[in-house]
Amino acid sequence: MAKTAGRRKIELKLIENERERAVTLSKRHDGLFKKACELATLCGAQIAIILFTISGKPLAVGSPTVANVVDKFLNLGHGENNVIRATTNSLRKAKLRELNQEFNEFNEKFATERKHGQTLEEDLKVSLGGKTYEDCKSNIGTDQLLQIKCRLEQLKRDLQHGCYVESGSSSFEEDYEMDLSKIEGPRDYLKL
Amino acid sequence: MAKTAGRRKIELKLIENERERAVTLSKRHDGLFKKACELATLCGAQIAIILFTISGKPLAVGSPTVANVVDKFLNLGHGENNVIRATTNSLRKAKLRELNQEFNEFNEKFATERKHGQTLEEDLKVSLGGKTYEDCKSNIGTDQLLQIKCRLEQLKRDLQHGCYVESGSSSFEEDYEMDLSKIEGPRDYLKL
DNA sequence: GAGACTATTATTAGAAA
DNA sequence: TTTTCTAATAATAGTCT
Repeated sequence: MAKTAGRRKIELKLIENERERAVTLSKRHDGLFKKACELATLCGAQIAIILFTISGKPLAVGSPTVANVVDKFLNLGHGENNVIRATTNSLRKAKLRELNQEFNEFNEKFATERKHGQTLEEDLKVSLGGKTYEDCKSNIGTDQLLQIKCRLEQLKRDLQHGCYVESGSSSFEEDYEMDLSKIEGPRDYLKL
Repeated sequence: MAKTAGRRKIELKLIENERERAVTLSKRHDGLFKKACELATLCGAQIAIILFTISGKPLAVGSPTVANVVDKFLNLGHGENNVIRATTNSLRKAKLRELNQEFNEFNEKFATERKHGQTLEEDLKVSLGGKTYEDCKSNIGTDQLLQIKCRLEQLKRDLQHGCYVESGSSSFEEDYEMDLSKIEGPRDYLKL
């Protein structure tokens, strides 16, 4: 065995040679994670490192756990201290899309039903001491709709104000517009 | 100025002295983040570090961004490659709790209303060609309830199967039990 | 809190196993 | 992929400002 080379200074740019790059990754990955653990121990800090190799392989370490730290991180940004701003776009967007769709479908069905009921009511002319039969039946539905409307509006505001979503370009507006306009207040004869 | 001391080896345990701990944190924080950036550059890796000091101050760095890497990380765990499993417990739990509460309230109201309606119906004995008035009114509500039930059950399954939640100890069961039992199928006379 | 100093320890590039 | 070796380089504990 010849004398080994010892360390050289290296340029700070992507290592082109795949083999060499993999070795460097392996070594530095170990070093980095070790340093992180030391830091956590010495300073009582909570820390998480998430790393994706160039080939997409995930490596992560966390103290106490990755999930714990990430979770804590994601709950930031509600107050003023927006040092950082977190996102979990995909999942939330999906959930929001669902909520939105469900809401719109519900609302549409409800409108149809209400119209239908109204027609029936006129045909029947059923009346109970000043209240129509509708009063007794539609009340809960309308109530509920309005409540959902409020919640969705709140959610929308939160999302727009960047509590959760970062990814600039308020594409939220376009992609997930809620049909809030479809909700009408109670009709007169329902007098909520 | 006297000769300076130079580096000593230190024990790997929490540094008790606050001042000293803060200095160590500052220095090592710099070093760690620098190493992370180097690794990202040299190896073409994506990396995020999230750090909370013992006093709760958040420090983070990410390449290309923290949000980007965290987001990618959170979308893991859907398939087989559960090298890691991500969580964003709090927010999802909160959302779930809301959903659950809303659902239960709605369900309870609905049950009450239905009972009320049934009483009224009996009193009025209104009938339209085999269908009761109830048929026309409660249908949408029941339909909707069952749909919501399915969605909640699905959501519950997803959460239990660890797509989103890690934090062992299926505490989910205890904390966020949904009152699915409260939902009854349609009554006979509603014949859905 | 952040810098400067510097002796010392830790990491690691390169080559090879 | 990981590990060994060695010499060169980088990080940093302790101290002072």
